[in-house]
Amino acid sequence: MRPVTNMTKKRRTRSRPLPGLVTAAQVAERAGVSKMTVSRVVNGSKRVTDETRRAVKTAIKELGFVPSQLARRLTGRRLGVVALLVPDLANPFFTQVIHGCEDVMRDAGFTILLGNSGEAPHREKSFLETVGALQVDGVILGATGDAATAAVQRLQRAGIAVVLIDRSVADVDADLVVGAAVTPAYLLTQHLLGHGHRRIAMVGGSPEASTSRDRIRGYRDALRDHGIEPDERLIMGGAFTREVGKTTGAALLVAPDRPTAIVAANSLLAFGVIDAALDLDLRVAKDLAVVSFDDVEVTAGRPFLTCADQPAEEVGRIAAVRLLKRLNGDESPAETIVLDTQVRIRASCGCDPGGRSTDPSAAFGENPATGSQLAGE
Amino acid sequence: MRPVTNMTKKRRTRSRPLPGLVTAAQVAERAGVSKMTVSRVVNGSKRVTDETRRAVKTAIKELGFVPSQLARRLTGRRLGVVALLVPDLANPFFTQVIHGCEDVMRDAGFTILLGNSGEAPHREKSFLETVGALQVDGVILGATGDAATAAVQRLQRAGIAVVLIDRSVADVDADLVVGAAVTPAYLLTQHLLGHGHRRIAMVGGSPEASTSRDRIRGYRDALRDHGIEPDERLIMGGAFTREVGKTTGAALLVAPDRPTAIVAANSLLAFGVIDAALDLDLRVAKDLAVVSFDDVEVTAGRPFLTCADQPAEEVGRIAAVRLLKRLNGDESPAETIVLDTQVRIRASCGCDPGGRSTDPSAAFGENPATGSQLAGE
DNA sequence: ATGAAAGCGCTAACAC
DNA sequence: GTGTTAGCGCTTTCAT
Repeated sequence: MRPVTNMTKKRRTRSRPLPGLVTAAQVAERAGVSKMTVSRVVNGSKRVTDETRRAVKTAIKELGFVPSQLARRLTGRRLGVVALLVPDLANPFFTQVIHGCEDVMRDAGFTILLGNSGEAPHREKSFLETVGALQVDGVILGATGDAATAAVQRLQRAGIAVVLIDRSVADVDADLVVGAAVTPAYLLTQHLLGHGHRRIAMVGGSPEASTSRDRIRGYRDALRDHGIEPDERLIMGGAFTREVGKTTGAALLVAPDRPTAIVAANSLLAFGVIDAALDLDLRVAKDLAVVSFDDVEVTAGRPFLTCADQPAEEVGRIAAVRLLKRLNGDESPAETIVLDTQVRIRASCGCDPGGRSTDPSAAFGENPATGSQLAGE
Repeated sequence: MRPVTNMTKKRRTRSRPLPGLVTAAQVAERAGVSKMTVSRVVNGSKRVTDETRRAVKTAIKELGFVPSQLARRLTGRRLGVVALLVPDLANPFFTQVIHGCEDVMRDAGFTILLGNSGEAPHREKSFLETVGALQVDGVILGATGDAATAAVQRLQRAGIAVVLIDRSVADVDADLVVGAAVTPAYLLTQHLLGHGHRRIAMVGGSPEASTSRDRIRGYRDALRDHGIEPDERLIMGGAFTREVGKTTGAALLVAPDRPTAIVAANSLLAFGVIDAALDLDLRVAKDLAVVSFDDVEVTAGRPFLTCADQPAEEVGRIAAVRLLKRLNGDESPAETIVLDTQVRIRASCGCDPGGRSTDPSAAFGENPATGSQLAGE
């Protein structure tokens, strides 16, 4: 190797280019123009001759050139990507939220990168850091709880717009889109009181989640307003999962003075509670009233669960619209948007509005013999 | 320590830096070192004094510096991100696959970016292009079908590793991880034949999907091997959704010579079929046998559906492991890995293994009166 | 209308 | 051990 003067422009490769990557320079060479012109064509600048434009476009097609969004973003442009982190992908509520977000974002030309924290704060933190380091344009966050504070603040400081959904985060100044929680919980509880129940338990979900706290508050308020002092032993916490619903449900139901009704903070918990009731040969609606948040069609058959139905897709849509506004420079103060939550009275609370549309058990061709045989075992 | 010439280094800002972004240069200045040293500390190089390292780390903490993965990737390093695209987030099978992937990828230090194509080829294409332009390190793809060919080939040409799950893609040379399809479908059908059924329909899902085609093949083979020529009118296609299950199920069941048993290509379709049966006052298991792919616990109560249970999480895990191997330079020929699929005989096929653990209807405290009243309406 | 140079934030290679 | 230089692929500014 001999020391040569800088005759040749390109001497050594300092950085490793990705093999096989087609760059604007290659397109430029092929089209006989400069990188700049390629950039102009890609970005639809007017200041290019039709002829040149055609030539460049041809070269782009032939080489299969896709502009590196990385490099693009590095120069201050948008990535065209927003991240959406939810605490539990297996929770149908969030699946619907995702749907709503996707609809809006897709129409706006953004790609959504989904993340699942699985209710684990450290995974949440890791995801938020990753998308921050990726410099996505914005983040929609269904937080695990207040543990997200630092990570969210860092994102905001880095100029990344954040919109919260479903749960608030302490000390974070950001838009928040949620379904109503306190009032529906109140109404649900009140409905059970109307049925004559006096020992009503609450399976409340994760105390970290603001939604959980709000729902428990509504439940408490309703009891107090009807002259019943909430019994703390009847208020259970835990993750928003079917398993937790089952274990806490079981714990409640084996007690000598077991509750005659249970309010579940979400549908997964409700199903777990029902699992537990079954194990104890309790009949839902008759021996144990169950009401819940979130309306989820998971049973084969007809809707059965009396519930507070949050407008999940709407939550996603509105959050997305909000984020788009922020991305377009809206600097108005952060708002909390509370969406109306519909209470749907069905059969699981002990009501029987009549008609066949209330009981999912009918789905399986239950006949009296089998029914009692199985239930009585 | 402050040469005057430095002052003039920065004259104009050509590109717009992201406001609020902390860069390595800032950290360097604060720690009184060069960018390079910061880079070394961040990447854990040995060639740094403990003292310097401490100083830099302090500065990083104080400023809240997070290295831009974008810029990093641009220099040829890894992004630490892989994309996972599934055709339907609402399908519990894929939720479980995601879980499996996440476990493995997280342990390997990668973040997963999820995408949902919703079975729409154009959304699939758009997502693959986006993650390609983002230059993620790898992609795990549950394709919508052969429409993905071009996009996948482009990714591979750009040096991005691709592993397919659940469905093959025409003309793509990549690892594929799937659950067995033909044999389980055969066994499921055979089981129904054993019950004496002769008119067995297939609600087969999307013909675009290789899994769908395989499952239909197993069904056909079983019929033929038992001397029954498949009746094409009994083989229905459509998306893998509950809605499609319901409409096609209804179409099949209103026919004068309706089938007495139905094989559903996945659990969503099975639930739709059950919905349809209910509408027609048919009792599942008794009036209509239903078997299905995928074992999903969505009913409140006990497992009821006779099904072919694919090891969903395992599919995700193995695909992830495979991808990691590729990322680490494994160039061995692409393989197709077929995982064993377990057939679980339960009650919906007409079997009653005995005990209460077979019928979910028991969950709702069915009593004879209510049961017949509702079912008879 | 098109191009050259500079710079985004980072790291590989090469000094010292 | 640490700093300097060049360059990743793109876009902005300024010149032609």
